[in-house]
Amino acid sequence: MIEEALREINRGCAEIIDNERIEKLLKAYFQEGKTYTVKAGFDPTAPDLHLGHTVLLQKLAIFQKYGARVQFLIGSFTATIGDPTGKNSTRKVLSKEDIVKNIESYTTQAFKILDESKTDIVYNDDWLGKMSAADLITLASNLTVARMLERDDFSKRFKTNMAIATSEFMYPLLQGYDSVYLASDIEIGGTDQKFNLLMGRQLQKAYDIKKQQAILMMPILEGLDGVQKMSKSLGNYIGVSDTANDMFGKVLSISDELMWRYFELLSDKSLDEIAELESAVKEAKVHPKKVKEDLALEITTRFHDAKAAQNAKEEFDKVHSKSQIPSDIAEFSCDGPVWIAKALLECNMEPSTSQARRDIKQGGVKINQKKVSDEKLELPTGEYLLQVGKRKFAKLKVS
RNA sequence: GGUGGGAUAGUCAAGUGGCCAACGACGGCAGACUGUAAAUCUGCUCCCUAUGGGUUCAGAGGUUCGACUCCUCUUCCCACCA
Repeated sequence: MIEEALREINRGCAEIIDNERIEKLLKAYFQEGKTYTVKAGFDPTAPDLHLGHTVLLQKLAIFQKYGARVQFLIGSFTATIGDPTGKNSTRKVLSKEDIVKNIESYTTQAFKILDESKTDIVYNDDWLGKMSAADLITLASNLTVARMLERDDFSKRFKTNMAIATSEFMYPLLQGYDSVYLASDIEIGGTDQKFNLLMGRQLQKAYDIKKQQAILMMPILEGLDGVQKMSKSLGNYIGVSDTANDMFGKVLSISDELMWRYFELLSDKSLDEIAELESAVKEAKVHPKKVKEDLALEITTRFHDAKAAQNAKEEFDKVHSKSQIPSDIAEFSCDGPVWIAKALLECNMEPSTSQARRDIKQGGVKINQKKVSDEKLELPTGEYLLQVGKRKFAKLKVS
């Protein structure tokens, strides 16, 4: 029983610090029914969660299955500083109103995966906001500048002469202090969080709260490009609130190689099953597209439902395999006659008439399935099906 | 506080008086190809009913027939010294 739990918990992890402690906590749960706490911090800097976040959430859900109470920590205070992690520049500071708005959509999305009854949502504003200057200095005395500069992204920025705000140094300390205040048993985060996570451990010791959190780090999920980490600002993400069609299409667009990574980090399939699939594909017994479709169906079903996922698949086949027209097309109307380039701009299909002309010149624009070659074309009254490239469609009614 | 260096398109980065709407790379878009929105190859990539016109190189002035390029001030960044 414990072994099975441990196996599930270990799955896909990049690194675990103090695995023995996790084992002890599990033993206490199975034998005495004692619960324990698992902390994970989220920055409400954007309103939407993407699949990169759900890697953590799914891991939290597994912990919940095995007796954990999740401390879903909203970095309402730390968001106002801006965590330097990952980005090599100082992050924008958010207003309180933005943060509140983001938190709301954040938690509803999170509970698609987490068990609400086993989750405590906590805001670090509650305790960090009340710290005095003296408290802060006591906290800061736990860390030397040299040690702080060990942190990968700080040292990189320091070496390449990029700005580091002093406030950014406070971020790991404050995150670590969260673990002291919450007396967390385990904290999980991405590998990029290692320094901050370890800080929690160190501070728990310094503040003498009689425990040190175990740390579990998940790999960072690569975005659709397969190179950079999934992030909203890079535009290579699959959002939790994406439509079923988008979600399905985006999963199918990843490379065959990246697909296995997504399987490991996102699928509910067992590792053995995945390994089997992988060898079947290698031996050309199964078509990689089929496998990828199954993954896309699984993920789409998780955030929508089986029916929506199936529809998305059919829609995808229709548009891409058979290059037919999608069934759901945005409709626009305008007064005619209208110049084709202007019309494309009107329908949000092109950013400028210049771009529209270029695309027409290259044969990328179709009206009612026919290529347009005249960039000066005027559309008289009537209804048209406009298409730019392979995937941008719109219906336009000219009156 | 002092001294010196820097700011160029979505990003990185060339350009040191006219040949500059500005090399190149990445990204993005389109075309071909494909099981795919992957890979590869090709073209495009400031705006404008356009063989032409307009607005750009941190900001404001100035010199000049002409400025991304020279001068002055301002803002921000970096280094060294204190």
